[in-house]
Amino acid sequence: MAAAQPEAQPSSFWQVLEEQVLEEHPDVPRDQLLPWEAWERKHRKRSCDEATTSEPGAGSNGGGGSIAEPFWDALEASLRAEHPHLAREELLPWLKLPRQRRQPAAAAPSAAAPPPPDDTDNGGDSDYEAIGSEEDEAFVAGSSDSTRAGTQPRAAIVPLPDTSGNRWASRNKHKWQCQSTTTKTAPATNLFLADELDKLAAHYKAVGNDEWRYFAFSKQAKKLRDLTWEVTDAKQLLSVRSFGQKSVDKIAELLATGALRRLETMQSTDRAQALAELTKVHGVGCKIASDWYAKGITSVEAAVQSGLMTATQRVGARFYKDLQVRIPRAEVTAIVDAVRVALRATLGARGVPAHAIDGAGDATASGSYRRGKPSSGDVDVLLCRRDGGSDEGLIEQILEYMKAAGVSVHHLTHEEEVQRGRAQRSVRTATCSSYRGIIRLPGYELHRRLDLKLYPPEDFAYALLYFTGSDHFNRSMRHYAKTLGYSLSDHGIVHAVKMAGGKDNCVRGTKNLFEARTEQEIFEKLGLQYVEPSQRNTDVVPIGDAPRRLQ
DNA sequence: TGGCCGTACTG
DNA sequence: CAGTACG
DNA sequence: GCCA
Repeated sequence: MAAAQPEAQPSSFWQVLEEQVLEEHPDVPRDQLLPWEAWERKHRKRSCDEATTSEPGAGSNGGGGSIAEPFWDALEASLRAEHPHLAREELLPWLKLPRQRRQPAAAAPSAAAPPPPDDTDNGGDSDYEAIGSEEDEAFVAGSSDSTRAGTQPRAAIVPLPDTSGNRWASRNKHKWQCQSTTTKTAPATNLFLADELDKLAAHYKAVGNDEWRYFAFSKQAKKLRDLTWEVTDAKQLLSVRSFGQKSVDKIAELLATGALRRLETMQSTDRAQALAELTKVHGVGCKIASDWYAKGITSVEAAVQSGLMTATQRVGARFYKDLQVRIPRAEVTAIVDAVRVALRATLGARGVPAHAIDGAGDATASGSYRRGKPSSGDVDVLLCRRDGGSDEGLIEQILEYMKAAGVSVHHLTHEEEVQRGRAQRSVRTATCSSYRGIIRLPGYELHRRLDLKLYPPEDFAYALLYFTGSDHFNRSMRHYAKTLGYSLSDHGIVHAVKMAGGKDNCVRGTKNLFEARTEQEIFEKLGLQYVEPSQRNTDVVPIGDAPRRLQ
């Protein structure tokens, strides 16, 4: 890229990154490897390279023709069931792609795929179109009528692949804050204040040295966003938990002058700016960022060129721009559904008969999505196998399946090598696995963070509670449990004894004291009022006298 | 004044 | 182990 | 940073 420009650095960030990446993955099509090419075109000004190195790109990406078709069909059905009102193109953005797979396998690769007539963006951005050629007509015509007519999704539709995997979701839809389309809008003043406090928090987090200020400010910011009344006088906040005099003073300044002098000066230093940028890369925290800064590294570009990055960090760097963008709720739905469909297919491939697949496992949307947020920072899917079958390799298989169907997948955890070494030494990992990665569904512009967590059924309620969050809510609830002498985690409730001194001053039991079937039961056991997911942005509230013991 | 969540993965 | 990340 |  940037070939022609005389001013272009001989080795720009992206060039270096590109080299590293190409070297690391010689077998992956270029477009999949270099998503920023499209991103840059869209978000920066004119692209300097018009002559898209017309890629051969064709073929390569392993077959998958046979499984791709049912996958997308099922995904479409699943999405249609959840969004009956959406226009088809909106529901299935990948239909807009110039070419599709679903080739009858034998279909000739029909030579040089014509460069997508695509106007501007999204150009060669798909690893998907490379798979096949021709017959997107077949695809479109096959599963329904013409996309073109748009709007009318055609009467009969969807055999319905049954989304009951997501039991909770279906049952509680009406309770979701944003299923009612009307998103509660907080007073603008509060949002402004929250943003400023978040900046303060972000600063302390990036610079390090004071995680507790970070904790305090981010907690306050969250509370401000959730406040139902407008802050007109900073003193009002003195009566709100976790706001103290210092913060009230800051907020008073913000209300009066619209800015925080102290924040501005803190942010303006070179070091602060460098750390702020570096820590945006997944896998780079304040320590490593400080480390790099001490070595003279002040940008992601420099970090990449330094060769100091770990494998995970390199993946993070490749996509860190995409990952700054929040994910609209509808896209989260699509990704969760894709995972669910892949899970079902995987179970089927493992011998679970079709009629039993519903009960054999489920994929539940969690995180901010379950809390009803209109957009999310990432996608959290809680997986559970309930038929007693083995969990081993389930996550990997699901991802392989999606990959084969044309989804672009990049691992932050579970890199092949690491996987092996890991398998032998940890017993626990066999039954509880935690995956982090980056994926992009074909037709979507940006790559998104995907978190998968797999638990045995007996952990499900605790896991769901944990995975739904929010972070501050969890910490609050766990803190509260601790005051009762318990330790609450995503696996259960155990005894916790606080010892004097030292930092690791807490001794935990190992036996789960209470097998909860639902979240409600957990709240109840702890003497807490049940809180709907959409309300889990603030602290927990004990009701009456807290129980002394679990029975 | 000292505590501020509990866990999983990486290297 | 420290570091980073997850909610 | 806030709080017990």
